[in-house]
Amino acid sequence: MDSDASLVSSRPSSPEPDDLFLPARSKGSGSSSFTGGTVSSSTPSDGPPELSAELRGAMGADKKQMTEPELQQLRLKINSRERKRMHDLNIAMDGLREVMPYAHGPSVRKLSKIATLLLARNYILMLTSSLEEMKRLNYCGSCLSPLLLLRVWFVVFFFFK
DNA sequence: TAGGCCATCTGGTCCT
DNA sequence: AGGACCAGATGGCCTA
Repeated sequence: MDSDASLVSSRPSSPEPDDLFLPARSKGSGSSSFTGGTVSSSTPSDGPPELSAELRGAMGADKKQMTEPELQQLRLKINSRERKRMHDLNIAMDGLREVMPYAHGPSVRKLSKIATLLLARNYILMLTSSLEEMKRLNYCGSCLSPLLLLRVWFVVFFFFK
């Protein structure tokens, strides 16, 4: 199990893709399928599978035909990069969830990505308008907290309504 | 069981 | 040239 992935992923039961991918791909490229996890017959068209630009580039760079294992290795490398990118994105999303005004805790269901983004937007808008109102009315610092708290609850209430 | 959410793979495109 | 980013496809898990 990839410890990094298990830290970030909300799906600990997700299959370890490379372990599954290797045997599946070795059967051939067009209509491969995983035994227990994600699948990859994802060519958008129905035509024969085509090489990605990166794969084609790699083949052209060496001015030789890449062997099947070499292509497989390259594919795994590209997949791994993409996985890491998505994991980083999820880490950032978790960071955003942490600063959002909603109930956190083990018994509370995690906000979905779309809900996190929408709530973040509302939160920012609310803070911005509060700040502007404060400037306009010359509020003192001690007045700020109760007002903000009220507005936060207001936004959260209507978001989850 | 349908629908929502998610992880992963993949090919295409853009950027450095 | 290689990596980052993006979107489509696919299948698994979970909940109402």
